Amino acid sequence: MAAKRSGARSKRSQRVSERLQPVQEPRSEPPLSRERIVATAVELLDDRGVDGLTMRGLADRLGSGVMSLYWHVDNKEDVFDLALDSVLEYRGPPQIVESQDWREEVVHLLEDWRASMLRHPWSASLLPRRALGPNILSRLELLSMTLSRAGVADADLNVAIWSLWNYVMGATITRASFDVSDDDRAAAQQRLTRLSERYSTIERSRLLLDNDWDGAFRKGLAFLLDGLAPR
Amino acid sequence: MAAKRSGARSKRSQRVSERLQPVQEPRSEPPLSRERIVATAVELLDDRGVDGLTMRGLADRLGSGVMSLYWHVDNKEDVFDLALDSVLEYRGPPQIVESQDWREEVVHLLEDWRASMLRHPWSASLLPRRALGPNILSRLELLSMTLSRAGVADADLNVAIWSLWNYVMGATITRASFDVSDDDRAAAQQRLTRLSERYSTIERSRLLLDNDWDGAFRKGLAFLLDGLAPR
DNA sequence: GAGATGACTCGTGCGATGTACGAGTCATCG
DNA sequence: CGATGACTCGTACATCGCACGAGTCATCTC
Repeated sequence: MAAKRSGARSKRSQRVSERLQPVQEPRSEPPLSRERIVATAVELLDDRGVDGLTMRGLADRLGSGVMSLYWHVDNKEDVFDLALDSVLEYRGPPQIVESQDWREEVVHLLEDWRASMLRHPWSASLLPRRALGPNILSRLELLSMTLSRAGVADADLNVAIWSLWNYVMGATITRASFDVSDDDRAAAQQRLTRLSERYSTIERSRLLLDNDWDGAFRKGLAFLLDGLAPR
Repeated sequence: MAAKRSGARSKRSQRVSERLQPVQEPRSEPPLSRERIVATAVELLDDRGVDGLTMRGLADRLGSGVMSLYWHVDNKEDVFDLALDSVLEYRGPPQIVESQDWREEVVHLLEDWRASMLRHPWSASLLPRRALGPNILSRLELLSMTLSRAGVADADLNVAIWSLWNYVMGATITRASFDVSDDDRAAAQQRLTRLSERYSTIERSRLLLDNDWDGAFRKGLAFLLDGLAPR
């Protein structure tokens, strides 16, 4: 019987190149592959959100049977893990100016991180409960190196990294979830107004209506960096 | 036919007090109520996590039929919303010393927030996608007032609040998810070691093994507060 | 060639889930 | 006494993840 790939992911042999030209029914879909599955899962997640991803729906969109997916993928959780990491690849800072000051590099890395997740809002709610894939680790490594080269003491390095991570995660997750429910936010602010004696301060500052997310993110990040490495 | 409560939650009439003593079968459970449902949902979430909460399981634990729940509650999402907010009530700072300096008040509020969520780890992964209940809003109001009284300019208030929110949410969510998967974390660090040429910096600082979550939270928060309101 | 191997696909079927529907119970009121 | 309305609950259904095992086909071994 088929030996079904074990926990350690063994890629299928790349005999694809040696395949004869697919004379049979050239209109049929290309063969399944982990990459194609992941890419399609990302599409589907973008279209329909976390709850919209079902193995049946994924198979439909791939033109395959449901159970074929399980050859390439362990289970549905695996699909989430792979989709998440695939969306978080980092291409590095713009190379126009090579060695800028470290603050700009950190800001770029983190703003890009946030942007990548907001491009796929499901990723924000997914990241917290999932494993750290290679792309995520690469980003952490790069961040770590930059901070270290910037002179952050080794003893403070972990605190600094986690602080930035926390800030970015919180900001992104919050933004992504509020973005989905713009109406809810207005409704919430209205509820506030109705109860204005209990929530007068946040009602007055229109906390829930403030729409300058990008600006707030940048400003808050600047504050945090000021605290981490006073200029 | 029963008029099933509409969107606006109409509480059941509190005719409970006028009930005759429940002579019939004193061993049966007390009657269903929204409060009892929510409390039991919290128990069940604590025991079995987010995926462990099912309407059937909830009904079982309450000794009721499944569909009876739907009289008191709109749907499963509603249960999550209510459980989440019920867990985030804030009792205020220790009143031993009434008017401390504002930093201490803020730190206490936020550390308590984090602690409340970590006591119920499911709440961390739930908060991002759910509505803001009254308890959550109260906390925001109090935070806002404290910062305002501390002299934070109105123009910076929203940024300050969201920065702190982001930090706390990120820290708590991260902590809660890593806590669940302590082994995974060790495994991840081992993977790092195996690939140490690619991830040398975070491997060296043992980023994924650092266990002083509380200390890191406090230190990072101090950094952020330094940035927000330099002393 | 013949047969074995193993990569890959897929149909069927099971158990679990959220909840719509409508029928049931019972205290209260006019 | 009959009506009302608050509340309970059994049945039923569509949908889900996935276990199982049978099927296809290219390649390898002798």
